[in-house]
Amino acid sequence: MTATEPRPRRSDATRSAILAAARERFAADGYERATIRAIAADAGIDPAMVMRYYVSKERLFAAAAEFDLRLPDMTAMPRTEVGIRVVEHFLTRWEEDETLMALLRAAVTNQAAADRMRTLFADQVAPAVAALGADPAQARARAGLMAAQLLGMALCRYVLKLPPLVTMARADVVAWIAPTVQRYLTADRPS
Amino acid sequence: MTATEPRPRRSDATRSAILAAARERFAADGYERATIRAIAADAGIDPAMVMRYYVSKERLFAAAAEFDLRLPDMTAMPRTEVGIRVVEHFLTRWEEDETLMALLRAAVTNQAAADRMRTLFADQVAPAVAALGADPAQARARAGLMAAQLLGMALCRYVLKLPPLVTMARADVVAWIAPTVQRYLTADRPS
DNA sequence: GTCGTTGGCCAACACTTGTTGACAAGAGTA
DNA sequence: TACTCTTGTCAACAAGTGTTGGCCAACGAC
Repeated sequence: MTATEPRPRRSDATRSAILAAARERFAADGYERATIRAIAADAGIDPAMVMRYYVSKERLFAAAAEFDLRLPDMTAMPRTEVGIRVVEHFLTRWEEDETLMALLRAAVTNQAAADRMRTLFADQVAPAVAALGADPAQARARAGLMAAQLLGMALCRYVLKLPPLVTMARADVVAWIAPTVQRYLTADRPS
Repeated sequence: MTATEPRPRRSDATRSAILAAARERFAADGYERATIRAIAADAGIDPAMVMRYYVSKERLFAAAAEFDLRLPDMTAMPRTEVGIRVVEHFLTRWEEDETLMALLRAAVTNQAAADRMRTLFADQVAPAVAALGADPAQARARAGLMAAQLLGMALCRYVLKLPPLVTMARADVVAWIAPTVQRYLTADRPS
């Protein structure tokens, strides 16, 4: 039997308008500065509606921060290309979906958001790296190193907007970062 | 003639107690969640004193976020050791002084703090890297790449607390990260 | 039509925020 | 002593926050 699909409600449009506005605000302002009132205004409805549909700001964020990295299967590509492919994918995913930005901006000051980030790492990043077949104990470290490099780039380029990284062409970013990730994921020893 | 030293006031102890408490709170909570009242309570005085001595929350943060990275002279060390030395220095500086944590936590959601971060980069990091003598145009990019890697590590290890990076021994962190920084700073081409 | 259910808005609540002004105690000086 | 500047406290303001409950209109089944 198929899962019980709750039949579409008349308010679905409003619900998703709220969610979209919430993602936008959380991404632009972080958790505390993004107000329910501003989100409601963006969605063109009353603040009370946000509470009715999402109960609390906390749970609204939880709904808005749902995110799937959609990491490609790294075992199904030439082992020497893993670095490039992952960096390309990460940058694309970051730029096409503001959820990651919301998650990062919130995670820096909000416990629940930081938990989300750790969960995302544990559920999506770590397993994908582990599948590459390295010593399991080291695999987690490798995944962490990769996350540090990728999140650091995103932080400096998209959040802090450090001029040299904002200016840099995407191709150059990939050219510089990919070898690092490649090394973190596949090199036998640190150096 | 020497600079006009304002003679010590009786309230200097209070002033620096406020500043210390402010740094602590900004580091732990970020800009918006760190309240004047909490800072004053930590310093054991009345919130009004904070305003008297630092005028506004904005200017209190400006005072608390004053920071000198104290980057070593990279031209005065073996060129092959630049990576290790910079990473070691950065981690030490991060761990011994909570100002950097305050700066990062705040910069993610606060414009003025982000400006501070960019200024710190432009005034302290970029020149130090430029002194290494690479093509000036590329030097800025190299500095940016280094910042991305170092800040990314700090973000994941100290702010987001990703388990594998929290667990990892400091020596291992250095062993993995240093070659990356070394490459960003001294390699001719990306790979 | 009628009537219950749903979607929506409004006004208000309790609370926290940064910030201000009035005022009391203490030190230092005449 | 009296007088002034400093250091400090207290109470309050005005604005903004998440959140709540009541009320109205429109829809859909009967």
